[in-house]
Amino acid sequence: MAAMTTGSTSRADANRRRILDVALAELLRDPDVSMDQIARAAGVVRRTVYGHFPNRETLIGTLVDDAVQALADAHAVGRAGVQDPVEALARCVLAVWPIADRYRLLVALAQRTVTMQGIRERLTPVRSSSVELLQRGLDQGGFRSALPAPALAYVVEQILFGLMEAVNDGLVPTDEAARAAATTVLTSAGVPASRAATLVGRIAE
Amino acid sequence: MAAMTTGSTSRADANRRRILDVALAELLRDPDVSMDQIARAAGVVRRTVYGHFPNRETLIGTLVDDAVQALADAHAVGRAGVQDPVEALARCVLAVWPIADRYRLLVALAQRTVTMQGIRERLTPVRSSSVELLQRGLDQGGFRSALPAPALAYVVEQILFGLMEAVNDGLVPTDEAARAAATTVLTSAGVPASRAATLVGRIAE
DNA sequence: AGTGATTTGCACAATGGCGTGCAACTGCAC
DNA sequence: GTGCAGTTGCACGCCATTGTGCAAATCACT
Repeated sequence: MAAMTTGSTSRADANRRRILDVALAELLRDPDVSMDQIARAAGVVRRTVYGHFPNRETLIGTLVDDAVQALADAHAVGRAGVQDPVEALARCVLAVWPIADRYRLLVALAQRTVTMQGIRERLTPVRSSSVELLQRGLDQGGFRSALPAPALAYVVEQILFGLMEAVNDGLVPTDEAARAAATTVLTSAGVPASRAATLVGRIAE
Repeated sequence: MAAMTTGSTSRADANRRRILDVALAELLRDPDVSMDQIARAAGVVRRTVYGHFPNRETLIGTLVDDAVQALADAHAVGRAGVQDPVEALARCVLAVWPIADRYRLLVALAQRTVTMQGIRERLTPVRSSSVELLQRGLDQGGFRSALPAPALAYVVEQILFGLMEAVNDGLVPTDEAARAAATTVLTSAGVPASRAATLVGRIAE
């Protein structure tokens, strides 16, 4: 157990990765899962988890960091080189969807409090670029809403979360989810339903 | 402390009510607040809380029951005697908004798990009447969406939650929130932004 | 088979929350 | 002021969870 922190061996790496994966899934179900439950679910003993992560906070922190990173990347890729805000938003949603779906635990954790409020802070860069996108669209008439851009950004965020739940509950087929999400988000931002549908259909090859 | 369960005295009633109010607020901030924190916030000792509610579960259960009741009532009132699905949905949102905002803790709790999954069940009556409303609107063309009615209901729900957060964070003025919520929900359901705005403006006196 | 990294299986102290019991206290009403 | 509902303050016992220590077992690789 000496060089457990080194993590260069295949076994250790595999375990570390599995722990992270399982922890993600378990925390998704219940933000309060015990370290023991996580360990067992990963086919490992509690003590081993502590061999890879000094404490619960670090474990979750790693998860959150990974998630935010992936999310920010996808978001950036979606907007890259697209000037029309409407199309940019559509592309963003399509790009972000798979990652957001995977790291859905962010919601559950963000919805909680105090110590976890840091998550909201970490997400602000993503959110603020969303706001900028929406603002531009509202200014030049591509979007239309009763809400100011920042509030609209909240709504967009929540819509995605709502659709994740819907997918979870089998109300929307997985393979259509991303397109449906993009279309719904555009619609919520005041893009006529028919235009939203054709635009998204054209973008999603 | 003998007849503490009777609760006919003014003092006991006042305390019970204050405990419920404070518990709502505290649970809103953190679904995991301790009974002690709730008690202190209510200006009372922990032991006294147990005088009114046998255990934490009962306390929360009371809160949830009250919330669901109020929500269902408001929802029913909103739809009462309105045949046009679009207008009915708008009225529903306007009617439900204040109650939903007050009992926002439902979100946090519902988002959590296992023991609390009962909440989603208790909410199904409300949700299913929403679904029926949306379905009717989709059928007769008032609504338009890439989603089936049940999924759209999830989205509507989440939009409301998102707006509550936005209000919380000062992004939307409280007095405009209800109208903005109604307009946004209609827009998300594919009602043209201009029509949604005028309709809601006409309904909200 | 040997070596070093990794995992396991205990045992441990510490924390913190829950629910309860009981005696003393407070306030209001009569 | 006597009485009684309600409250307080402290006492428990109980349980789950966290993070650590250490020796033995296990694994991968040579």
